[in-house]
Amino acid sequence: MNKNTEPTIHDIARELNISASTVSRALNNNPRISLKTKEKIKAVADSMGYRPNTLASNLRNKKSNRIGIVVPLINRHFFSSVISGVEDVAYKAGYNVVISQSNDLASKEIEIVHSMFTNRVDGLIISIAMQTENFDHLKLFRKKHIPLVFFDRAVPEIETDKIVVDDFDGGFRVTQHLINQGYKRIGHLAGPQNLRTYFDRKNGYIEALKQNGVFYDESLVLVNTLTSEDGTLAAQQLMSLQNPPDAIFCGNDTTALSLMIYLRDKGFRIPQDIGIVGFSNEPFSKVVSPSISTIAQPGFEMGQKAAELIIRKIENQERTYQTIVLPTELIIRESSDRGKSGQSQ
Amino acid sequence: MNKNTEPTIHDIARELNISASTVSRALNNNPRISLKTKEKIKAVADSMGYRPNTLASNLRNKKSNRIGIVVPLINRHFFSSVISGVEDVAYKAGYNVVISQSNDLASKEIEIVHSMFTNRVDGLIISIAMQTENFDHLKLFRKKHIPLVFFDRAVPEIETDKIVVDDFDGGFRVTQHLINQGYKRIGHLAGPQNLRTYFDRKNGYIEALKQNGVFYDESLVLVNTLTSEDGTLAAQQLMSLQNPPDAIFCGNDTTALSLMIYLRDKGFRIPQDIGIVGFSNEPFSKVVSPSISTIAQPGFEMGQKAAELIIRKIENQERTYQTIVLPTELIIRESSDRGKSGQSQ
DNA sequence: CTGAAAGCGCTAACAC
DNA sequence: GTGTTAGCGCTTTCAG
Repeated sequence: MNKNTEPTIHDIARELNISASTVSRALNNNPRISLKTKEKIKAVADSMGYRPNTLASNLRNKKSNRIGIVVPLINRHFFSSVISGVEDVAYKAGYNVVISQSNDLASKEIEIVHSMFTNRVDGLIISIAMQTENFDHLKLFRKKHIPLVFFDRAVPEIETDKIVVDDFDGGFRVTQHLINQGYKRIGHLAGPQNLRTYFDRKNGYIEALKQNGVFYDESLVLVNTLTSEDGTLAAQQLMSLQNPPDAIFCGNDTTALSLMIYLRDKGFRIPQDIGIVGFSNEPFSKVVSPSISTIAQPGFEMGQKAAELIIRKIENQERTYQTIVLPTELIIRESSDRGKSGQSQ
Repeated sequence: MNKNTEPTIHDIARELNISASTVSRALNNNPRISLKTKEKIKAVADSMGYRPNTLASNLRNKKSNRIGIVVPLINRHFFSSVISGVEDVAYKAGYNVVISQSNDLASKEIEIVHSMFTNRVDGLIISIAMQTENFDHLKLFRKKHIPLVFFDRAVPEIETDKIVVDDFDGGFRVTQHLINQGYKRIGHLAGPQNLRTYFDRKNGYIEALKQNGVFYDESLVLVNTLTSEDGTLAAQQLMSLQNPPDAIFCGNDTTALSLMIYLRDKGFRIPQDIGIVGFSNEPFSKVVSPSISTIAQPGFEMGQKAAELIIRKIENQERTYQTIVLPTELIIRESSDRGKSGQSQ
C-alpha cells in the first residue's frame, strides 16, 4: 500500500465545499443526488486521481468481495481451468478471487481454510485434498453460514452446493465403448476409493459390464494413487496375470499414458492388441501417439458454474442447496478405436 | 461474510473487565502485556470463537497483506506453475494471493491492474499481455511506489524488479545444438518482436549462426503469434521455399508440435529429414512421439523468486531494483537427436 | 436533494 | 502494564 496520502472523499468534499456523504453518494450513483452535482463531483474525483478505498468500504459494509478457492494443485490443467472459470465470472461480478493450494495435504488444507475464514472471504469454493478425512474446518463455514461450494471432489456428509461431473456415467460410457469395440476382457485401474469420483467411475465400469452380460472379474481391477509410476506398475501386474486383459480403463490420463508406453515397449500394438482409455482429457492425451481416448471434464464451465452458484448464495442468502452434475463427453481417439460400430451405446 | 454478530475485541474486553487495547495488544503478542493476562485473554478469545477481523486491521494499518498476480492465461502450464510458486512463498509469509487473467488482451489487463490498485494490493506481480503497448496503468504503480515485479514478459522502459529467463542464451543453445547435430539450414519461427522474450530468442539464434560461420538467411525466419495454426501455416510456408530448411527452431512448444505433425503427415522423417526444437518444455513435449527437444523454463522457481522479491520490497521499502535472470535448461529429445556429438557447445 | 454524526473493528500515541 | 482517545475511509441513518 502506498505511503503518500491518497485523496479521500473528504478531500473531494473540501475541494467542492460540500459534505463527504454527498460525495460518497454521488460516487455510488445514489439517485438522490442531482445529475449536475454528480458530474461535478466525478470530474473533481478524476482530476484528483481519486480511487475508492475498498478496504474501508468493505469494513463498513461487512463484505469483503472476495471469493476463496482452494485446489489440490494449481498447476494441474483441470484445476487451473476451473480457477480460470471462477475468475472469469467472479471478476465480472466485482469479486476478487484469492487462491491457495493444499498440495493434496489434509494439514495444509485445514490451515488454508482457517486462514480464508479469518480473512473473511464472502464464500469458499473448494475441491478437497486426496486424504482429507475430517471435515470440521469446512463445517465451520456451514455453521457460520458462509457460502460453501464443492467442486469435483465433494464431501457427501456436508450439505451444501456441489458441482460435480457424472463420473458414474463417464465410467459407464467408456466401458460401453470398449465393449462396442469388441474388447472382451476389460480391466480397470482405479483411484482411491474414499474419493467419490473414483468410486463412481469404478461403479460405472461395473454396471456397464453387467448390462452387457460381461463377467466382472475382480482380479482385473487394481486400486492405487494413479501416478505415472502406478500406471507402469499396474501394466506389469495386469499383463502377468494368467488371463490378462485386452483393454484397460485407466482412472486418469496420466496412468493411461505411462501404461501405454510400457505396453508399447513390450511389443503390444495399441489399439489392435490392447485398447486403452483414460479420464480427464488432459492436453497431452490428444497429442501423444497413439492419441488417448478419454472422458472430457468441463473444467472451465465447472468454475463458472461454481462462481455463479456462490455469488447467488452470497447475494441472496437463499438456503436451498443443489448438486449440479455436469455431463461428461466421451472422446474416442486412436488408443481404443478399432473402427467397430460408432459412438457408445 | 456472515451476518451473525461475530465477537470482537470489545466483547472479549467486556467479558474480562479490561480495555479493548489490552486485548488487542495481547492478541498481537505485544511484550508490554504480562504473560498471565495474555494467557487469560487468549483463553477467553478461544472460548468465544474469536477471529480477528483482518479487514479492520488492514484498514487501520494501511496494508492489505495481499499480493496481486496477473497472468495472460491461468490454465497454461507455465503460468499456473508460476502462480503455484508465488502462492507457495506468499502463503508462508502471511500474504494472500489474488489472481486475475488478462486473456492476453491489453484492454482487460488495464482494467485488472486498475482494479488491483483500488483493491489496495501491497504489491503486484505481472507478466504482460502479448499486445499491450501502452504502460501507463503500470507506471501508476511505480508512481505511487507500490512494489511491482515483472516476470517472464517484462517492460524494458519501466524500471523495477524483473525476473526473467535467459531467452537469448536459450535461443543460442538450441541453435548451437542443431548445428552440432549436423543441420545446415536452420529456420526460426519467432513470436511477436515487441516482446523481449521472443526478440531475445531470435537474437540468440542469430548469434549462434554467426559464431559458427553459418549464413543468416532472413527468408528462413517467420514471425507470428505462435498459435497451433500459426505452426501449421509456417510449416507450409517454409517448406515451399526454393531452398527449404532442414531444421526449425520454434518459438514455443505449441508450434513445434503442430509443425511437426504437419511435416510428418507430408512424409518427412523427424529428426532424420528435419530437426525440430521448441521452447518452454510444456508437459506434452515429453510425451508426444517423437518427443520434442526444448528449453525448460523454471516456472515454479520464478514464482517463488518473484514473491520473495516483492515481499522484501513491501516490507523494507528498499529502492534498488534488480533483474534476476534464471538459467534455462536445454532438453534434448528425439525431435532433434541424430546421435551426433553430445550436449550443446 | 444535502449535511451532521455515528460507527464498522482494530491499533497506536499518549497518558499514568 | 494498562486505559483513554482518536482515527483509518467509508456508508448510512436521521434531520431538514
